[in-house]
Amino acid sequence: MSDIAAPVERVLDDPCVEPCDACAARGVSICRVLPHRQLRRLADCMVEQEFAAGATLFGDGDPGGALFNITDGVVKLFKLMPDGRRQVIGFLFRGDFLGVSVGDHHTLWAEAITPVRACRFPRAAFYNLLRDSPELYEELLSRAADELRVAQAQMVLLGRKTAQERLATFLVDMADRERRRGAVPGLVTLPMTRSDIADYLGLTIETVSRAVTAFETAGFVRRLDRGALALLQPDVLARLARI
Amino acid sequence: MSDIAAPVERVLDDPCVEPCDACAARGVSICRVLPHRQLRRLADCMVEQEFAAGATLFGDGDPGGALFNITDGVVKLFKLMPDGRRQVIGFLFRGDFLGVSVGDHHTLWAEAITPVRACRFPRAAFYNLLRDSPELYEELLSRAADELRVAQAQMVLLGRKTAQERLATFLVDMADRERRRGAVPGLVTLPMTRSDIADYLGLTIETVSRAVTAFETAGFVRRLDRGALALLQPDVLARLARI
DNA sequence: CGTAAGTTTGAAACTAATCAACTGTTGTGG
DNA sequence: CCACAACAGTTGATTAGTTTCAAACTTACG
Repeated sequence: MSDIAAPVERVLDDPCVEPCDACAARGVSICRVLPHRQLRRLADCMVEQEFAAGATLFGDGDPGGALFNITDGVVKLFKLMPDGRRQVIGFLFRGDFLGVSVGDHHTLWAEAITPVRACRFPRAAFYNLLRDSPELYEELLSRAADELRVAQAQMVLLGRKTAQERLATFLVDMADRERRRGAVPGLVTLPMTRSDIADYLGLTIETVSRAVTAFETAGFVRRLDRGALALLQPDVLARLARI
Repeated sequence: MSDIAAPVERVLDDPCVEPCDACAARGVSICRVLPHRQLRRLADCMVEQEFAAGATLFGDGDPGGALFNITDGVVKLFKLMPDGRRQVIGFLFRGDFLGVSVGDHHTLWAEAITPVRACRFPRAAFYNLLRDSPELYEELLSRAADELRVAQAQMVLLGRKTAQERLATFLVDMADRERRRGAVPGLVTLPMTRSDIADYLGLTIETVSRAVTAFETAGFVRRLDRGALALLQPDVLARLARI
């Protein structure tokens, strides 16, 4: 341990902060707003957790005892109707916080699409910290507002857009989020299945597939391996998405 | 002034609180959590405002300078697509707060359906008060969480439910909210037009009308005057709504 | 009372869903 | 390493539910 370059007093004072320093999601997560001391408190009460692809983070009806910050991988949120119909509410990526809308009990399912790493916070401890940290409160409220605006846009999509407009919106949005996470522009990875996409867009897998084919035929996109897509005419897709 | 029954020192100390004391929405609004001193600060920076039916509270793109607390009447929130397609995001009643999702600019339209009374707060002043009032912050975050859960339920409706399930969900929900506001149970007033309902449910007015007729034929509802409906079999409607 | 707006009803058209078959991909065990 | 199974995705034909178009009807209001 003595040959580690880190300053000794730092190691002594807050050993628990160390994992956060190496965290790839640090700069885009809620914790970015926390001063040193508060970050340490947060790190003290959290557990780093890994989920295999397909694993459930929590289910509808589970006690809402845990909140998550996604540090790697992709999570889908969805609701199930009693007869099995499914609505995917959203996809979470590195830096996304899962817990703003959590009450006493969870009201939806959270499932890992890829292998996922996440920081898990007990709700009570998190809300205690919240009470002493106006920065975190502000960040959380701001994220809640963002989520609400996204939800409102999704209502327009689900209520009023055609199948092709829905897909275009989805692709442009995904490309945007990937770009912001530092990926190659114009490339969409699509780690989720067609079924997930369909349930997100309020369509069937067949309709999604046909819309992709239509876009490919029109020269708007090109299929790549592993389900990824190249957006050849992002401006056209963006126009389709908004109108 | 001397013949008013109110204690003199109260009149002297916080004259601005007086209007809130008479407010019908006091017990169900965000301000209910505020201690006396903070309520006075809020009242000091607010303006009571009235809107005629059809009037616009704010529009998409307007600077988000003002937040509202609805004290009477009904407001609809909606988004417009460039070609005129419309999605109604929600309806607001007495006690509902309009501003959680407001950023620098508004991203939707807010329009009075009936004559509306509202408290209007400048955003800056409101956020200043927020900084000193953890109770208000908590209330606001809690409302944001509620709104998000409602939005998620609406995504299920728009993405996966049939026309009749959508209408049933809407009617049950409206009846619930009216009941909570102290109205006659089993009665839905429906102050909004069929067009508003259709745009809220992602349907056309014709489909809404047909669904109402189907429910009437089945004996689930009865049409009353002024567009109001009696829910004759609320349990059946509730089952239709959830499934 | 007459007009305009809102609502209901009917018929035809259309989008997306369903049903079905086929193709491609991934992962596993012989 | 290949064969095979299981799963994911595409394509085609048909159907169903909702929209669109059109007209009649009702309600609210000056």
